[in-house]
Amino acid sequence: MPSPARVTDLRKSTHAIPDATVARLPIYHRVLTSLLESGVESVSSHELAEVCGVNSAKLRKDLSHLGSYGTRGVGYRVEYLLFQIAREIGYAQDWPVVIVGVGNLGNALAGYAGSADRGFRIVGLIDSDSDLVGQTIAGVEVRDLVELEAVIAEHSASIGVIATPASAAQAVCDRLVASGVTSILNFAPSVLTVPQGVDVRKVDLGTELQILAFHQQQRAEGLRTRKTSKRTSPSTALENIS
Amino acid sequence: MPSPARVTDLRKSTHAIPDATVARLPIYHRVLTSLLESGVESVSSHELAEVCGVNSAKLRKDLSHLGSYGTRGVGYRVEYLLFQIAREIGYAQDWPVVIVGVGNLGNALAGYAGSADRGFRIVGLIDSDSDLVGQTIAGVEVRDLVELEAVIAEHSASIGVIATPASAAQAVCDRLVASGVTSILNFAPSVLTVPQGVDVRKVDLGTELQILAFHQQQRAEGLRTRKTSKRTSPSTALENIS
DNA sequence: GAACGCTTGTGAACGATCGCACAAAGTCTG
DNA sequence: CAGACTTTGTGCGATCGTTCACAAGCGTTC
Repeated sequence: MPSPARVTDLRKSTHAIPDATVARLPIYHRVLTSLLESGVESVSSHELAEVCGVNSAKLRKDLSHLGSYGTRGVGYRVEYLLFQIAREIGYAQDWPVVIVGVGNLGNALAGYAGSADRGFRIVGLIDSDSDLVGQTIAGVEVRDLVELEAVIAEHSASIGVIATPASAAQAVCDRLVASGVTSILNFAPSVLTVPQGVDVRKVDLGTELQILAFHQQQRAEGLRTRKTSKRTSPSTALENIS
Repeated sequence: MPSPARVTDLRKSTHAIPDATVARLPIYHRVLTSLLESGVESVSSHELAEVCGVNSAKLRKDLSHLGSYGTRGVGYRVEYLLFQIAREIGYAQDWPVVIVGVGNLGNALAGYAGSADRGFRIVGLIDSDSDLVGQTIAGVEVRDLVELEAVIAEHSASIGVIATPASAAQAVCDRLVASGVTSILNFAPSVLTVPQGVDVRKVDLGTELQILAFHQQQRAEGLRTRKTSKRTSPSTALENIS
């Protein structure tokens, strides 16, 4: 899993929010936003946990890392909790993001992060394809790969997204890092090597599919051996899923 | 993280491969494939771990779950190990996959899983946009949303990908499940509710970016407090990254 | 204002994962 | 063939994450 673990020991001494919790905060944020828009003013941990698809104890422990923002016997004020989570994850900070590689994937990303005001602003779309350079996508003009460093410097971008073919990923990564980018989201199916202090998260579509396929295969095997050998209550084969 | 934990207790009794290991097997597989193509015949756990970006002990423990396929004092035969991993994760099984939602993201996915023979075959592209229906993408004709059930039945697809807007995700999910799909990869930013026995993995681009932004913010705060208060050796601020 | 019901916040048990360190088991050399 | 060297496979402790279960605290009711 792409978890860079601690980023600084310094942070641990002050905040110390577990990585697993950080990974869930955006979900809570989205669900709470939706609740707020629906006019809901207060939620219990059970209700919120239900909608977020997590255990209520886990939810409470997650929130407790931010502070005591709930009221015993009542629940959480939606608006207040939303504000606290937003503050914690740096929402509405308008992080400048540079996307390298404007294929289908880069396009999808540009549309996603560019449209909704999710706290990000696409300040650069970079591609090496001369047919793409000059086009405007999601309100941003695509610039040539040679301008990568200039674009980053111009907007002081510290977050970069790599949506190039795997063959170009490491080279692009190196240039991003050299230009001062310290957080990278990598969609290319390749392992990136970065110096200490740079945070890389990997999203690999192929890997995700293969993990699903693995489980699927396990299930099939389980059913087969179940059928030919043991023979227990047939309905229990798929029941212990948690 | 989207980990559905155990799928069946049955599997645990026979194989028992930890989820964390399963998530890394596709990476090993890809790297080994690349090594094989480069003509490398043998690797040590240290070399392979280096390229895969993991600890060598972790790599060895992962592989030991599959069996004892290495040779002490020598390392692993690339071709043999590759074969064993492929067998374990169901590579070259040609899993039929249905993709719902043919926007930029669905397009990217279709191209990705459709082109390279990664063990998957796109058997259905589904969208509700009448402008898209009838077009051919990655060699597959886009069909209307109403034909979803028919397409799944036709190819006995058990893996479905949701690349629709969040508003449509749950409805599509329900129809997939009702049609017999038991593994779902969800790209929509919404929490899906599924019955027991169905495996859902979530990939959320927004969440990934927000996790990066969080770390970025932590780093900034760390540096700031470091500057104004404590004042230790300035170069150590970003060093403990692991 | 006391008693009751509800929900948070958290200590503690549990479970999974990680990484070290080393014995076991192989190759290679002389 | 013995001894040196290399690398795997794994037992074990440390760490991280999850879940249970309950005391503490808040509102409400009588």
